[in-house]
Amino acid sequence: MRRIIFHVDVNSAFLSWEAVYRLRHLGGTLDLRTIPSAVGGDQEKRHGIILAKSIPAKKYKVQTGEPIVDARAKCPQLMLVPPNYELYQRSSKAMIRILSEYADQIEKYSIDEAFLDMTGICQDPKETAEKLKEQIFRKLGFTVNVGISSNKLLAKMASDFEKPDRVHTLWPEEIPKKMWPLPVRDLFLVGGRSQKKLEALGIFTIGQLAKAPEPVLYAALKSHGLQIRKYANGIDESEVVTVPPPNKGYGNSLTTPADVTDPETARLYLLSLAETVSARLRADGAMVRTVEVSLRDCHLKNYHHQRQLPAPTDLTGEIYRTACQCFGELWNGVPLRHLGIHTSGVTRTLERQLCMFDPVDYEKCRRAEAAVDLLRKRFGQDAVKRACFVEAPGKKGPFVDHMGGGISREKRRVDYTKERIL
DNA sequence: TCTGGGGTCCTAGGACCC
DNA sequence: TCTGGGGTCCTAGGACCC
Repeated sequence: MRRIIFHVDVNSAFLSWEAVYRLRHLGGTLDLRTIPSAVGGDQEKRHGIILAKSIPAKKYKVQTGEPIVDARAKCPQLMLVPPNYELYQRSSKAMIRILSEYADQIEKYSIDEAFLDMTGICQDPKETAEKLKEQIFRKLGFTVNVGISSNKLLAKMASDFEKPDRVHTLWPEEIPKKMWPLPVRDLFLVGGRSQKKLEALGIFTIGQLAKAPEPVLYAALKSHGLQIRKYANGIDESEVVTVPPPNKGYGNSLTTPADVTDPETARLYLLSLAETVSARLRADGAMVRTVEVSLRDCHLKNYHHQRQLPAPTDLTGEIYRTACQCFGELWNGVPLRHLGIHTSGVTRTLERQLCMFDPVDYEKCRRAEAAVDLLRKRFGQDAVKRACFVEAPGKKGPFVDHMGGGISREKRRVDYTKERIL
């Protein structure tokens, strides 16, 4: 039996959500979607890239991910608004709730995309998709595209056709007419690098890729070449996965407001990142065996270095110390603009093998960190801070947020009645 | 005061083992 | 004195996604 898969994609998600919020909750009259506008990071914090743009801004060739200065050069009247990730999470959840009325099998693919397996529960897919799309607009105020096909790949390709507020089908028999004429870059998993390699082979359209000899693609792109050739032929057997697979790694990173030139400040940032990463590990009941430090220097060159632990851990201290070792072996002294800690080699057995090299009483540390986690859960993230992060009068900077990385948290007001020093 | 932050998967070379 | 052939693990780097 032919499956029926929907892919639902919010049009200019972050920007649409901002637009709706301003109209419905702030009483604004200007609809950001109707003018050249974008959601962008804070340039002063060196987060100055475009996160989402309106359709009018797109006409000026403003691109997601590009520096705000470049976008402004193309479109001087571009209206910029700062991101509000909590709003996006709420908007996303509200949409998923509506989607749940249409299907049991829902895969939340990202904050603004979802797959629905409609097989056997929908007589007229186009009509159902129209109804779903209208319901989202009526209740939530933003538009979506819905792609319909018999597998996830084709449904996703279909939702990318003409925007906004449209339903498209891309059934297998429609592939030659609707998909093959498109530039090869439009195919899922064909990025800039693959595009270049393919064009060097004389492959410019998805149709040409579909018919290219496999050995030629393998020679140029290895297994990835065979994968995208399958996609070009509309082949994808993957299921709609309702339960998200467990993380294979946990990482956090941040761009610093100013270049870091001394190891003490760098280590303060590493400690704040170790706090964030290890808190996430403990919250998920995960332990890791590999710790990696990544750096981006002021010339935008990236480096990383990793190290194995003798036993899996979820302790802030162990992750921090390992990160410091990596950092010491990696950093060449060039000023840094970005630091990250990434962990992998995840195990989810909560029992830890006692290790003869354990530098500290593991169980004692565990209990201390569990207590801190509990306090932070109950009284807020800032209820407990290490002394080195506390901004005391007369203390010299730089002041580093004690939980580093993640999507930018609202800068909280410091409430000293709740502060505790660890 | 130009370029975020969170992920996944693949490849290749070297070390090491039998 | 021509130096196999599997296998796994570790590390660095690359590519792609939202």
